[in-house]
Amino acid sequence: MPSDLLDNLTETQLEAVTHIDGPMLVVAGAGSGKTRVVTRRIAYLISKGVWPNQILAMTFTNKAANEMKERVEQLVGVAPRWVGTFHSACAKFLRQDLEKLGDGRNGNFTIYDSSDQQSVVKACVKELEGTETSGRTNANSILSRISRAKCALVPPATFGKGTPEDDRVARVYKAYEKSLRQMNAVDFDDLLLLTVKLLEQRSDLRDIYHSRFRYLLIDEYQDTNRLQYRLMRLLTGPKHNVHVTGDPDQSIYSWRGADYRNIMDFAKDFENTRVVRLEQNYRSTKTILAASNALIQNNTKRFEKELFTDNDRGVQLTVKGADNERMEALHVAQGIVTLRTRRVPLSEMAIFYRTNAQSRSFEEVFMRVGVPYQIVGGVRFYERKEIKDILAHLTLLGNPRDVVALKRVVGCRSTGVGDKTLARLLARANEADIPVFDLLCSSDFKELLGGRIPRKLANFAAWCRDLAGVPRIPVGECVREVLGVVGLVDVYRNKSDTDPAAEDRIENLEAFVDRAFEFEAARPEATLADFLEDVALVADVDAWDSSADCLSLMTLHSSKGLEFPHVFVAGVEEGYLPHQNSEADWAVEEERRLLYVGITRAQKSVMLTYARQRYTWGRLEPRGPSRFLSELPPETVTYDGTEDDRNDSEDAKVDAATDDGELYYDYDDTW
DNA sequence: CCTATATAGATTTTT
DNA sequence: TCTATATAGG
Repeated sequence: MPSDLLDNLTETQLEAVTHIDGPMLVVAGAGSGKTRVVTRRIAYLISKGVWPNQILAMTFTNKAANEMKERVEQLVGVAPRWVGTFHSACAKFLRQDLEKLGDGRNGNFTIYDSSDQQSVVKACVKELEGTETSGRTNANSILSRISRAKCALVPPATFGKGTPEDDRVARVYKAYEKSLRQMNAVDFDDLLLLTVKLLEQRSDLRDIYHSRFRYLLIDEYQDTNRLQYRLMRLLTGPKHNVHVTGDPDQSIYSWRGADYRNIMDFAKDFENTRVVRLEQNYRSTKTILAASNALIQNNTKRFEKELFTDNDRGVQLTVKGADNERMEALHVAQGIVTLRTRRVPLSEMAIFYRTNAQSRSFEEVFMRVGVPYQIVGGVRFYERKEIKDILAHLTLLGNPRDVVALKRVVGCRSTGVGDKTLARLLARANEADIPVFDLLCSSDFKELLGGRIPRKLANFAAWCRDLAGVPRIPVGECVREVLGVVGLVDVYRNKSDTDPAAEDRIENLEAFVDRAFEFEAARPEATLADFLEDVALVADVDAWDSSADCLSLMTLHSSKGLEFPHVFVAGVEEGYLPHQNSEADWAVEEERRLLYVGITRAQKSVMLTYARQRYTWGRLEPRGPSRFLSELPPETVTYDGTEDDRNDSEDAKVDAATDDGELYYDYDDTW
């Protein structure tokens, strides 16, 4: 055993690390060394002779999973294979075993993201009601109800009927499910749901999984929903070797069905649960901790606990009001400059906000000033139109039944094929029970389809045959080849006069090809399907580089599990925190937890900013400081210049110059 | 029957 | 500011 495995641990941490068999609950406050405990425990198990692949650790985000993997590898030199998100673990299970469920789907399934789901829902509504859905919100609201039902394990058959709207959702839900089965597609919820179904139906599989995964670990247990809870129960073998960690005060996903009662009830679920509470904070200053403790105590529904720390007192939190979002960004920029004069690297600073849209004003300022930054999340790379287009082609190669992908393939450039033709194709494919793309590629396409075939359709079918002829392996070559066959780059080049983003789109496509080659280099034996899964479930994390010397920007949700010496939380104002859609009491408590999460990310300093006015959709709206600010004890906070923002002048001038890698900024006297 | 253009309408958080 | 839908042209 590596000798340092048990070094520098407190007694409680040691207890959690060296626990081997039976259920364990670790209630881990923010900054209490939870990751350290979990990773050391995995390493400890391995050092005690547990085979790394017998450990299944599930997290919510890829960031958390990757960090866990890396740190275990540092400790024992092996990266356990089964450390990943709930979704990626289930995707791997289903690639292997989905066919055994016998619902018509198999391991080549496509994973649909929300826009794909929308497209399916719209098609279902049209089919059922003969009319288009009105706008995006309609499909969206139906989808969110379907998702809620799935996460609560409610099948279409028992979906609550009553109001006409309920009945309607129930009908769409049913059609939606059927449609996904037909297309050999699953949505995010299905990844978990179908795994649950599979394990419920097949005791033989359950036994196999139990013997394969002798130790189960679940991170951020307070964020599990019923579906994830059910999955946990099914994966837990008879020995109850399940180890969960979490913090009820950091539960911020109730909108996704998370129920922190899961963590409250864990010890009741499993007899003989050992409970360890980690309440010493190693991350933050006394002041930061005092502020966050006071804040979270305003929540009524909560497990009483109070974190303490031996760290220094540190400096007060700074609160700064700005006249608008532009000024807010400039204030933050100034805070960054001040830190830079103390030689603090940019990698030690982060800006958090409630909504992704808020990143814009910061980007504009940092771009102008020349501060390198990276944004975590936001418009995901693979959700961009051009990327979805190229992905659709690749998807179709792997899953010829994927109608959503075919629609994109048809629609992304002039093919001469439209809705009517597509409907005809689909009808025929269903009739003949052939995957629609196979029908198109078939050498006797004309005979199969029958009737008059427009020249354009014949051309398209011939083109499909070319596409299908592209070798699938190796992945990088395949992606480059497909891009060439599709000619998307030329499409955008021709569109450059109408689409101002055309150049970016071409760059993105090139970046996508690069990514495919990188993937191939990292996993030479991987298939196209593996690559697509990676893109659907894990691609974005790789974009965030914790070691890069640049500033990080992300939502408060994304910040969970991370830490930074210096944290800025922007938009601490009514309307954002709490968000205007979360004014209900219970919702406000979650918003408070969100700010709590943000503040407790910080090691040394925190700056909270808000705007008094803000442009929303081009309209100037009055805003005001968040109610949460008044909950911070006065002695922990300095109100910096909130009264005296002389004129907020659009002419605050910021210049940047580089010298020796250091940035210097000059401001005029408005500062 | 398909394609390009204009116009309204939309943003919470994530796998 | 950006995207999806309505509409008219080809």
